[in-house]
Amino acid sequence: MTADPSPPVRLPEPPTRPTLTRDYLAAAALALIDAHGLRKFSMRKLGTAVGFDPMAVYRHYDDQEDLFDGVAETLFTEVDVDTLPWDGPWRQLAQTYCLRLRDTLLRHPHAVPLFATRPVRSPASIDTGVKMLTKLSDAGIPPAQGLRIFRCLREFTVGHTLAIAVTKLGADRRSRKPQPGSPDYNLLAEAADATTLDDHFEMGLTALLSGFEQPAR
Amino acid sequence: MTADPSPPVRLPEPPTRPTLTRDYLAAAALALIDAHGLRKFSMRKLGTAVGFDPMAVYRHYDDQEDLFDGVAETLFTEVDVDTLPWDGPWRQLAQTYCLRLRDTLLRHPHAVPLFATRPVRSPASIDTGVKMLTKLSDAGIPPAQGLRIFRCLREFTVGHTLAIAVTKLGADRRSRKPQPGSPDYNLLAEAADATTLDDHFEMGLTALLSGFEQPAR
DNA sequence: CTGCATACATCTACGCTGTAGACATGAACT
DNA sequence: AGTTCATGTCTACAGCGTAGATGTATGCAG
Repeated sequence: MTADPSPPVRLPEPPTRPTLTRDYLAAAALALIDAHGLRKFSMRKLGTAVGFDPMAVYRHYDDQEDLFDGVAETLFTEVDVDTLPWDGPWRQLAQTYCLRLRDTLLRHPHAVPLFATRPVRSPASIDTGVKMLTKLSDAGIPPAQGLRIFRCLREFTVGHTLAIAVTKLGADRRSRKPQPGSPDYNLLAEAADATTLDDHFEMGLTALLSGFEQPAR
Repeated sequence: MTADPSPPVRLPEPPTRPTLTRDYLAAAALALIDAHGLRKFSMRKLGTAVGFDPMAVYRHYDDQEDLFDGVAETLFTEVDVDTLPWDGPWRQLAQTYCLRLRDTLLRHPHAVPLFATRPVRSPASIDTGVKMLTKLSDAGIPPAQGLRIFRCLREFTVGHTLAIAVTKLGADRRSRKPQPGSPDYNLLAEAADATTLDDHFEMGLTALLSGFEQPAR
């Protein structure tokens, strides 16, 4: 019985399994977090979800912290800072950046606590910072002051987005607002009925930006 | 296997020996989180640390979320809003509140992510909101607008505090800043050397407060 | 005083987690 | 051809959150 010289039989679905990547794993982790929430995420579920061994992730990320850093980078990439209005006035650039960051994060509400609790120090993020400071520098704002402005804007934006995300996600667990006429219907409840959760964001952004141009008082 | 030497944790004195309280458990949980970090905290360790059965906590809190809500309330109580300058001008009241909140939270850096990710809806917190809106109302600011201002201030303060806390806690894990003269010493690094981590906070607060008094533009 | 309900503490059990380390496999390079 | 290395697999371990059954003391009804 000699070996048949004919070419190998072509199987219906050759198990051509591409190799895992850090980027792909981070994107898949983000998808899992979006779908089931941060608390239900686990390293093993990620490995299984991408069709590999539960422990396969550890070949590409040291530990969960490391992976989450990667997820935060993925989120920052999604902001797509390259398409911001870099040629316009710096105030509009800064405002557009904040709005873009907010919109991007709110598309992934379950991941906002993750993003908010790790300072992204990826090359892309650093590069954005440098470009932003250069822009402000051209407008006559020294780098140190520009960095302070940038930090204020980012902290307000992230703080706002975090508040929105956790409020919306925990809405069922929380007690509903008191109805008009009930003894608990106080000034706060009245005001809450007259606002949406987020209609103060652009107001705050504008206040910050114009406040920076005032002489300190 | 790095057995941490675990410096002695000073726990608050129990109210009475025999029985456990929600408040005492929340305070003890906060002490444990302060001492060893949020990631190392567990329900069982809390029960053991207060000298009871590992599972004893579940007699007083439904689950970990419930307990963490209690810890957030404990933190808010520590802000001690009753001693704020309620009789002064509203801008100073608001500013003092934000500074007080920041200082309180920064005394518990490990617990800041916990606080930032759950909207405190305790009676004390609601009462503070009502009093604040009443104050603004007396100054001619309608409740809805007052709530928007209040939300901006709180989100900025919490966002700022969160950024400070996670930056300081993760400082060892992160790469050090590039030295002057190195090819990586860009505008951002230069600006970072010319600022502290938090010297923009009062600036941002002032910008927000004065920005609110400007006509929108 | 007895009897009992109730609140609290304890104990056991289950499935899951993060992580460490040994093992397998296949490609790439010497 | 042999070796190294990257990648995927597998097993093991201590610990986790939570559910539920079981003790135990305390205060009230009779």
